[in-house]
Amino acid sequence: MPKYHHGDLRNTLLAIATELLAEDGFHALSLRKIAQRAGVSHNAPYMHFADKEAVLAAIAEEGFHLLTIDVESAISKAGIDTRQRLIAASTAYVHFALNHANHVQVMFRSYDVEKYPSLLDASQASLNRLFELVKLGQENGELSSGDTHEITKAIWAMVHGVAAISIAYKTTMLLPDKSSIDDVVSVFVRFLLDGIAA
Amino acid sequence: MPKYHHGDLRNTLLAIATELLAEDGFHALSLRKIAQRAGVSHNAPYMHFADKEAVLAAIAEEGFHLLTIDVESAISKAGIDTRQRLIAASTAYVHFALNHANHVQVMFRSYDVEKYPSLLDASQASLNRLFELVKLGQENGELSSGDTHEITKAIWAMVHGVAAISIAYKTTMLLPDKSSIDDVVSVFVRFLLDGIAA
DNA sequence: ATAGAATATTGACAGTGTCAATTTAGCTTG
DNA sequence: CAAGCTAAATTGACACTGTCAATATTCTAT
Repeated sequence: MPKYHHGDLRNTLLAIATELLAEDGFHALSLRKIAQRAGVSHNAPYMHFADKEAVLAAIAEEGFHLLTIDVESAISKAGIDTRQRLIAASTAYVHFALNHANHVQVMFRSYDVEKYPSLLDASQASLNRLFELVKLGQENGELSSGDTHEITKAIWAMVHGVAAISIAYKTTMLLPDKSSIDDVVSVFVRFLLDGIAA
Repeated sequence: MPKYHHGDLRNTLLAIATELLAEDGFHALSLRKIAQRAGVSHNAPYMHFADKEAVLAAIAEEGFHLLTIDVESAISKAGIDTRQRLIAASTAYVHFALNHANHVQVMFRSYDVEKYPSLLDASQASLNRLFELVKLGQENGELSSGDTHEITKAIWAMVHGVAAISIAYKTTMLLPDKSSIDDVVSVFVRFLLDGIAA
């Protein structure tokens, strides 16, 4: 007696997909395996997602929400100093990337932006938290004035670069010596903030 | 009458793979299509590559060589000023990424470094060109002294971040206004260099 | 209660990566 | 120059994949 109308199949599929992604990597992620583990037929996912790409986009969106939470948490645990907060946020970003490398790989695929507007929203929400931090720092006089968007994006690019390279080379490229990735992030972001101040 | 012993099948396959990658994207790249276009059986590639991953690694390696050439060319066309050269190199890096987005996607997959040592060599060669530039700038007094490797990697991370984000969001994320990507790279790298000087 | 929509199922198809067994071509050695 | 060995390429098969079409089931509203 097959069970029809699972109830919340969409979210179940997403949760399982995220599981499989973390377990076996992007390469091994298949719709049929997801469906199987959910106990539904291999075509059930097509009721909730147009195609595999749509599943990936949903996974990506969820990833940005998780990232935003991690970054937010790191900021709140840091001191009041804006520079320290920015470094804490940056470190959290890189940690997230290293701890969820497969997820990040899915998050930064090249999606059709028109097709998944909520994905764009989620990624911009992540960035927004950084933007607010920079803006506040400028208002407090802790950071020098200047194009807030520009400064935010520069930090983002820097941090994302560190994350991407660390994932690709499993930290062997940026860490030949025994220094920690936290130190690297800290130094690099400080470079940037000092440069913006100049 | 089938032709045996193609002569240079390995390189032919790689060239075709690069073609298909640029034409139809990573998603559509398959060993069988490559073999078919080469006019060879679907299993012929296995004489020259252990598996699909090995083909990708070879494509990636070739990509780093092309990147190195582009960067080198941009440097030589720039003035003598080290900062300008660094900006020229950075701009070339981002241009390469935007013009060969699919190729870069393959270049920055997470490979088993132990398995493809020549790939690591090729990527480090790309980075080396930047390193030499920084070192020369320091010796000339154009750049402030400091850990040369650290400075090089900071620039690399920054530039790669811009490239990765630009690819993922097709420049809509970093360029909401009408400014060019060259300006963005230029400003960001300058931030960094100023920060290092401070 | 019943029609219609939403949800899920089964079945099929072309493609894919990869393994095994076989055939062919080219080189070496007697 | 013939025989044989090795490398190169072939055919055939297998399990697995994404996706389409047709069908069956359940839910919901009238």
